[in-house]
Amino acid sequence: MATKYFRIFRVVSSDLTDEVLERWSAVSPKLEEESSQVIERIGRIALQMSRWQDDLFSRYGLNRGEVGVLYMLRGVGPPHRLSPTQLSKALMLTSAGVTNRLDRLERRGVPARRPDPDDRRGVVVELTEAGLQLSEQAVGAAAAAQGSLLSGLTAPEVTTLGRLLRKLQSALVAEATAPRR
Amino acid sequence: MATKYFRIFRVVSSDLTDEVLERWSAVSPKLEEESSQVIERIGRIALQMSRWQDDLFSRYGLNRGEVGVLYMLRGVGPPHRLSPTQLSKALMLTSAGVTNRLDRLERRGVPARRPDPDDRRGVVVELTEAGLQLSEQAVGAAAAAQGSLLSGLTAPEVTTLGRLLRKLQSALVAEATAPRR
DNA sequence: CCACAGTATCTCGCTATCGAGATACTTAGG
DNA sequence: CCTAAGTATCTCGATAGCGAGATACTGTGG
Repeated sequence: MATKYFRIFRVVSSDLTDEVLERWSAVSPKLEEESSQVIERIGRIALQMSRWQDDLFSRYGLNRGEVGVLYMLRGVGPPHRLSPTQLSKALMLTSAGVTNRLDRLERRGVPARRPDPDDRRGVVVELTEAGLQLSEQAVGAAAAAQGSLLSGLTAPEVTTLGRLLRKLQSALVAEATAPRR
Repeated sequence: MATKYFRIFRVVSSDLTDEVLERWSAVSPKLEEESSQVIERIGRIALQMSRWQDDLFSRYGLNRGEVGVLYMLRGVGPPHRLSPTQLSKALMLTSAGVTNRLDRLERRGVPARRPDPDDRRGVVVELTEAGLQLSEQAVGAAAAAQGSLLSGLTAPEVTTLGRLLRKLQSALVAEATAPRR
């Protein structure tokens, strides 16, 4: 009960937030303030989306992380094989995280983890037929529902947003990579 | 060593990802595909940004969550007071999360948690003078550095991005709120 | 003025991730 | 071939968040 209260309001727009974000307008240079708002907002939107996704995927007995793995395996096309290292890069996850996700998925019998025939250190994760179907369902449901998530934007706006985000991401990569060792 | 390898590549752009994202182009309707890419990319960008922020804030002995609290307390202006409930709404966090963040901050002696004089169930979180200074430093450093994070975009692009994200967020709120009880 | 629904906060157990390091295998150089 | 550096994966301990529920107080309708 107390929890529901919090959950509801955690999701509902926080006037306070906007108020606080607005407040910087008075004291910061224009561009800097805009940058902060963009960064802050991306974080918030991602948080809401991730919760929305978890809600959606729980119907298939999965969570976002697990679907991420299935998404990649499905995406590379038949025979739907990837190594943990490739997954780690693609999902921006440490090796520990990948191991954990694979353990969870395997417990549900979805992808099979088998020794790599070409490298005895290695492992190959392969989607089974059943796994592929589950993956189709979950990813398909998400794709169908994602449109409505963005329904507040017009089609050209979605296109523009996609273009800007893509540009931002490549810049980010360079930025984030440079200072790292 | 093994870890560093993973860390580096976790951050570096995943060609694989783009490849997988691109691959949907062939099989999905245009708008749906774009929506998926937007959603996927927002998640990735948020992840990279949050790691970048944690790196930055660790210099002040803080993490992103803790700075979030300080940011809000600083933002409301003197006397820098908020209740845990207000923080929970503003930070999109459960009450458990707020309690935890406040515990951590208090261990560093930064904000003071005191009984609310007007409501004996309640608590008032107030930034001390020292806390305010710490907050200025951390938030200031972030603000200064954030500009460079977005330096891949031109000023008008940042403005457009901000506008679209804001619009997206308000739509998202409605979407996420409706199906929730 | 009393019972009871509502609200504010905290506690507890669980989960997903991280960083560090261990283990097993591969490969390049002498 | 042997050795040493490199790489692939897993294990372990720590952490930050969530959901559920406990506790304490408030406010309202009879």
